[in-house]
Amino acid sequence: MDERELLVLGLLMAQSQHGYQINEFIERNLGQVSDMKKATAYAILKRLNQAGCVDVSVEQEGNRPPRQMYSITERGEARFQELLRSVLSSVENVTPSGDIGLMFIDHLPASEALALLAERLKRTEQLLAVLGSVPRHGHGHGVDLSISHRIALLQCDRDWLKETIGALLKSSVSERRK
Amino acid sequence: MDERELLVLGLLMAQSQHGYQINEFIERNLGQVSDMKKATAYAILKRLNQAGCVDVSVEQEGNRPPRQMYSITERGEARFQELLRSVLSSVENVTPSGDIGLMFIDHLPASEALALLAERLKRTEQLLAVLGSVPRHGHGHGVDLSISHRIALLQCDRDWLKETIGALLKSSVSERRK
DNA sequence: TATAACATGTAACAAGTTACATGATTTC
DNA sequence: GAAATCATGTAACTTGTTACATGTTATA
Repeated sequence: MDERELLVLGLLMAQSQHGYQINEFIERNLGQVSDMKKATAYAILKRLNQAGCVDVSVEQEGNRPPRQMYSITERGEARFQELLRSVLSSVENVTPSGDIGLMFIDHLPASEALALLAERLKRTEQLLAVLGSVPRHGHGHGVDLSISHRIALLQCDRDWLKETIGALLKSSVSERRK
Repeated sequence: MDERELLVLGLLMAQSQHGYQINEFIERNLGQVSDMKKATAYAILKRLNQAGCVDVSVEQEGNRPPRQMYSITERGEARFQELLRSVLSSVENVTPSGDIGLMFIDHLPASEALALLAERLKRTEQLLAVLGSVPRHGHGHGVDLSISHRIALLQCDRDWLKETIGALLKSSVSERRK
């Protein structure tokens, strides 16, 4: 929740925008970073406005649907700083949600467990390929940092999967020898 | 969502239990793996029962509050297998939520950014210490696998943070020299 | 005798998603 | 003239959390 608010505020820190622009940017450029949906963004803008963190002004060109321009206020900037500090220094302390399955892997025959982990490995490598080809800005700031972190984690996943598959393979072979 | 359901079904695969036992086990032994709350577990049990995935039978000893014993049904076992396969083979494709902050780190003075990342590093190392001392079963199965994955990811985080702090330090020094 | 542990659950709320509704303008 | 894009939003639903309500039994 904090992250979505931070994201909206962060985009408004760069420049005043209307809702459509913000959603557009998230969908087009931040698909790898956030999966926030339109309705959520609009709701957050409303909430932020009620809290005095953003100002709204209506603009209209000709007969087009009116655009609500959102600008961050001083209070909003303070909120942005606060969220940013908190998010940057904190660490999530629960297992990534996909990992519950690992606990129960023994309920499957070894061969199938191996096949599923292999599938996961394949998908991880595909994602890595996608992220590797995402355009970077090269100065190691902004979105780049976020992407580089994500890549590092996925590489770790890949290596861990390879190792785990290897270990499982060994133990299933020695099992069969008994 | 699927994960929570999988967790409950998985615990019932081991043995029939009543709700209190399940919650107890999650709180006591799986605190590092899941943060599911009591009300959620009870709600999931209800849902699973309505879907025909678990059977309920009421037991009463003396005057104590009655216990609802939950047992997994055949349909429930099928559901368990289905969820397990899907969860094991899939990969989340969005950045971990804490990472949005990285995108905006340039909005802070370099010195503060460094301090916040250092704090994050410290907390990561603390968590690693905790996880390292969690009791293991040693056979590389069950919860162990989940914990070992989590440890691998945290180690990756730690290394990435160290590297990133180093890089930021360098660039902030060269910045000052200009 | 107080309080911790046992045992179950509900009600109110918060956050987010899906799907829908509306209407103008541009492009094919 | 149909479809895509621009632009905004709401209503219903799902999931999950917090906080509360209830009552028993063992323990300090």
